[in-house]
Amino acid sequence: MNLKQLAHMLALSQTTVSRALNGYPEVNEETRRRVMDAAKRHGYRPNPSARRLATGKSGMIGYVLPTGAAVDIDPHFVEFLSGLGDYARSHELDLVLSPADADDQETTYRRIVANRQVDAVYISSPRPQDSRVALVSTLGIPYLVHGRSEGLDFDYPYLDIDNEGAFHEAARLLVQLGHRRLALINGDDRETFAIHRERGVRRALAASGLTLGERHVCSVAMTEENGYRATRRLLEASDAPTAIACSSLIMALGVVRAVRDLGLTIPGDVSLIAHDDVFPWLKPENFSVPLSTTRSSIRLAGERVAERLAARISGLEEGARGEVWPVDLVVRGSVAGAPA
Amino acid sequence: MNLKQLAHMLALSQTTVSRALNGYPEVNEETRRRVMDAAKRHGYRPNPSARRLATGKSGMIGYVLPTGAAVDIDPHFVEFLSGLGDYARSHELDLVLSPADADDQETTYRRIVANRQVDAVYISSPRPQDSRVALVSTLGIPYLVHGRSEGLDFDYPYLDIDNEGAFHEAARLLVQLGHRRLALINGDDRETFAIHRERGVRRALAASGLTLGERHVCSVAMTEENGYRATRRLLEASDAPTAIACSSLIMALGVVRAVRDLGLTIPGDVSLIAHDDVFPWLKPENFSVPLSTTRSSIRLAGERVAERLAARISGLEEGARGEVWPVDLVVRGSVAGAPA
DNA sequence: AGAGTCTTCCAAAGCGCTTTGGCTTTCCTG
DNA sequence: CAGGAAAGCCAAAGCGCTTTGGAAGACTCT
Repeated sequence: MNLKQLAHMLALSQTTVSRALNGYPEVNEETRRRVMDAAKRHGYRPNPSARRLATGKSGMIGYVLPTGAAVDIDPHFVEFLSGLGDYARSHELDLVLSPADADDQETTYRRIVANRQVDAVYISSPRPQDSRVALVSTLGIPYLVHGRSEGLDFDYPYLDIDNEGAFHEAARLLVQLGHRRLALINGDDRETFAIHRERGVRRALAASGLTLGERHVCSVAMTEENGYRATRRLLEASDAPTAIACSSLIMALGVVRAVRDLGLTIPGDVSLIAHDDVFPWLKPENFSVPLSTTRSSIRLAGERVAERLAARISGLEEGARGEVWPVDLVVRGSVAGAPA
Repeated sequence: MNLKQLAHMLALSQTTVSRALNGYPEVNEETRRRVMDAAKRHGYRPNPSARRLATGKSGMIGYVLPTGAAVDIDPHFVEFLSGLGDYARSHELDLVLSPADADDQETTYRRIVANRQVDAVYISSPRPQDSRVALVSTLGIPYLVHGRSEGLDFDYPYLDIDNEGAFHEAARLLVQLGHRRLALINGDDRETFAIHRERGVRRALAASGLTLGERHVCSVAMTEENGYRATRRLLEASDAPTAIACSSLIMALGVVRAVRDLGLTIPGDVSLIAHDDVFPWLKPENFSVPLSTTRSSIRLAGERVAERLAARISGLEEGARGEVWPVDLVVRGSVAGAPA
């Protein structure tokens, strides 16, 4: 059932039917009702390919997925996706993932916008002076950055959490508990979130005249194994920290294992706070010692990103609005006063 | 730069240019070279919307993503996606995720094939008599099932791992080590993979005249917390098992924690084998006691699914070919002889 | 009553590609 | 050299929608 047939059976022109369906004003309300009705009754659905060719709108939002044998997709992605999908579903939006060589995403971005394959894109895991956001902004397609870049000479729309504030609060608490030597087990420090977190820790320490030792901050891919290794290295050194801030729950698993392997305890010998993106399958309160966390639901972020993208597509949102969500500091058993 | 312009500047018809580009035979090789050359030089890329409208082919593969506030996307998905994306990239395929109400995916399937939005779809986490595979097969779009259904009155193409064999081997090993009371901590037993695994365990036990006690098999969402709870329940009972087979590494985390909480040890008091889908961020060899696993890379499966879908799209693969991958049993420190 | 203004609808021109059907031209074959 | 086949190219008709530029009729106003 296509427009032509529908129009014919209503004894109307395609023009009128199309306009009736798309809510244009120049059609009699009575006629519109008739059209709407017939459309519903016959299950008419405009062919998206045709509509896209005519309008250039696709009803999809795009994401360039960095791939490659050596590239691991962040497990957080799936939670983010849950939220995004949840919103997208209720608005009949689809998400298209365009796999790209991790080292050459530009080609893919150019392709998907040149081809008008998607109405909007979002960018995740941005870095300072991220070339993708510069690119996309010149390409002139609605977009949203999940996270923040830095050092760009223009403003851009984003949704981020207050990573600096979160880790500032975490570190401040640890300092107040008497800790003098903190360590930070961070994610890839080429990404802005990691930079912000480190900044937060440093600021908190500085406020008490402390510093984050060169060897007390490490930046690694967020795996259990790396959490373990980093912790071993930290705790086996002569100036071992008495408290650790950690950028992910998965790494925290490794931290806990390392601490145990060394015959130490949490929080007796070392306090631990980790960032929790809120996974359904791994909860900080269920760690052997309930884990203190900085908590922010990445799933909700996904929903919000979808919502704002939809708003931008329909022109309801414009300009370079930045949105920063506060992060909860949830204190559980894994922190205590510094050991004597 | 569109076809018309290109044709005009080559002083050829659109027909010929189109044919030259798409490798049709009825065009002079010399002409084809000229066309190809000009196309490359001017960076001509056919507009996919137009092509799609004309051919009905979209160059995308689809996946219906069950969503909802209560629905959690499986974290395995992201690894599968890595593989799929890796292959898709090298073949210029995009992946479109169509979010759907988890309880009504049919509508969405119908929509994406009626709209010709995708050239093929894959179905994951199939259940016995899965209505989705019946639906998709009648809809007449190329598809592939990742996993297997059961009790369908027709054949279908799939890629699965030998879940039954894997858990059969795992259980057989445990039995050989003297264990008489095994337990299985399984995933959702409405899904075929879980059924197969249970079947494998039962078959191994039966071969030695043993059975899997009613209370020794549990079927839960695969979270750390559920692994923990199940293990506590199992081990605190009077007929506590001396060996546990577990359907996921994430649940195994909970198993390990529960065992430890109870003051027991692995493998002294209880042996443990878990299934490992191979995550980059959580490795069985790094468990406090290195974990024995049945191992199969879900990432490779993703690649293969993409490969076969591409083959089916281009007509290179046909019919209901099933493909079952063997699963490695990797023995590490978490298994030992049954306690006296 | 005539001019101007809405209102409501329509025919037809795209959007950029593929593909059908046909038209020349060249090349054999007997 | 006539007749037929094959090669190489083209014009034009879709694919199914949106949108432009009217046009016809109804209504208001002077």
